[in-house]
Amino acid sequence: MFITGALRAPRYNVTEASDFMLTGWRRNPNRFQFVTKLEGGILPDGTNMRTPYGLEIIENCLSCPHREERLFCNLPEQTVKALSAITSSASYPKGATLFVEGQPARGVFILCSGRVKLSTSSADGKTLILRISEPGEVLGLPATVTGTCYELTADVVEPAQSNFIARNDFLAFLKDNGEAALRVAQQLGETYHAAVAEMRTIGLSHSAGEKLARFLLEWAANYPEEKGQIRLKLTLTHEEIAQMIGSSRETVTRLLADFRRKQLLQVMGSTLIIKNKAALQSIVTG
Amino acid sequence: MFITGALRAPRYNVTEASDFMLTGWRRNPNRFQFVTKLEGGILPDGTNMRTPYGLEIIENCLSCPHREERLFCNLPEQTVKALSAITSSASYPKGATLFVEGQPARGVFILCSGRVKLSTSSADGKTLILRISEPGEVLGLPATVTGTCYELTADVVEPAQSNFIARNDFLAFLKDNGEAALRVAQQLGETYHAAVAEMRTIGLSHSAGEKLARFLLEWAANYPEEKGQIRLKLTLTHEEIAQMIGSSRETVTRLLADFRRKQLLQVMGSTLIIKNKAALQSIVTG
DNA sequence: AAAGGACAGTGACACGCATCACGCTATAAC
DNA sequence: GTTATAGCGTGATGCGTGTCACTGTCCTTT
Repeated sequence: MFITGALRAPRYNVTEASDFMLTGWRRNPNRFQFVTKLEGGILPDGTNMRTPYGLEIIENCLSCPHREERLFCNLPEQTVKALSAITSSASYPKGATLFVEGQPARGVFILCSGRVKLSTSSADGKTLILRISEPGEVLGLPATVTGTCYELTADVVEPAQSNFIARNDFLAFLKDNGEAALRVAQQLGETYHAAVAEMRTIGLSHSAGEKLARFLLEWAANYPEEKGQIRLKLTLTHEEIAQMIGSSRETVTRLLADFRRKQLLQVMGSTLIIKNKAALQSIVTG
Repeated sequence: MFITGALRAPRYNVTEASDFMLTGWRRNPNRFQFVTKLEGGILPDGTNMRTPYGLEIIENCLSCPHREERLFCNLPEQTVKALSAITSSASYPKGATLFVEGQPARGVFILCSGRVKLSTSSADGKTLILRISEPGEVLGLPATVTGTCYELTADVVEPAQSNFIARNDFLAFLKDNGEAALRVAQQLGETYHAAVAEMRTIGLSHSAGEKLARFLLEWAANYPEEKGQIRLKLTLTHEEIAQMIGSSRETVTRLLADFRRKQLLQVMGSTLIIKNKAALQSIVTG
């Protein structure tokens, strides 16, 4: 679908103005227009969203129910307090854009809830999805730390709540908190790890079937296995799956049908059951 | 060439023994054999190399002529001294392996001179090169920081000198030196950036020609442009280029010949001249 | 109720390029 | 000298899959 890519501001359309840190280009609806003050992210209709929306609202990091499970949130109380002082929270509906590829990094977004799609796209509208981010992750970290442009575009795919920290505040905070800096490094390491994993699925496969199998197995790695079967949620369209494995929508449709026919898996709406993990694995090893 | 992949220990061949931090598998010459104490890296003939070899020898980080230009080396004198206390230096000839994909991370390698190839490979021997590392870079950083396994294999392609720092020492050092921790984060950010760039060349291209053009342009970005021409050194075999862009050796040969025929570039041994950058760019934008 | 859009399913086709199979030239090994 | 080995150059072939084109099904909008 050509739309996805065309709607996104390509890298070279971003201006280099010096006071650009809080501004950016977006398309609305047929032409690019300039938008200022979008540090809180922009909604599909172009307005600036700051009021709660969606589901679970987290009022305070200190009392956040997920604080302990999350790499960057599980820090000493004092550190979290220092962090709170420089964060601003906001909620985003499905379709909102946190930041756009090629835009100078203004800061990081700590994802409290919801899910965000990270992608990059080429001039002709082809899109490559690198990753679907889960709560607890810090988005825009590499670009913010190195002081370059965001290398990816972040779109909300499930209503999300997120804390924003401006670049300068964030860097100053890191300098004072060695512990947090280490966590940042860990986050970056994991992000890199995930990127390499995707490179493998895309770059080392001989066929689209192999790519899809690799993708499904990696996705399934986050779900428990019970008697050879894995039940997993896959709220992605065939188009999006195609964009993750560098293939086409039709091929994904055909391959999934093929896998179903061969009893490798079973689809029920957005839940998917892997019935023969071994067979999938034998596809990737060849 | 099948050899490259077959000679490398695949991920699943690495044991999970608890005292494995300083050991690993390697193949010599036709079967895998167990090697202990390879913290200094292993040579092609299987011996443990620690004596100087190759060219430029850097005796001391403090007096290193490159200290200032390099992200991780350009630190306050005191910090560099602290770093020196926990590093051990070693030199490696072409063909040496610093670490192998799937091996639990034992520490980081700070590359002082030489060049190192970072790659991953699949079970059937197909290889994907992610990056050729330049002096000043820190290798094995993501895995060391997150405490996981090296996700790539590091092979010396140009005689190299490198400082090794064991994981525990390194982490302790980072905790005490917030400045250095930030540098580490920056390094990671840049590495990630490079990975995303390669993902783009591999994942967003429609044809092999587009991939090759993308690759050449990105490689050329490090060289100066003079009146439309860019002179660059490309000490990679066609095979290796193919492994970088996820293509086959023959295709690279054919495409390069094609580009030459179309006057886009000119090859003289290992130096390559881009004669028509615009045309190359028009290939990638379509 | 009608219209529109997003998404999945399927057939037909063409073409790119991976693969196999050679030959050819260098440099290294002995 | 001869023999190996690494790398490049090219032809022939066939499979995979991207692309186009169309249908059918939901679901939302008005």
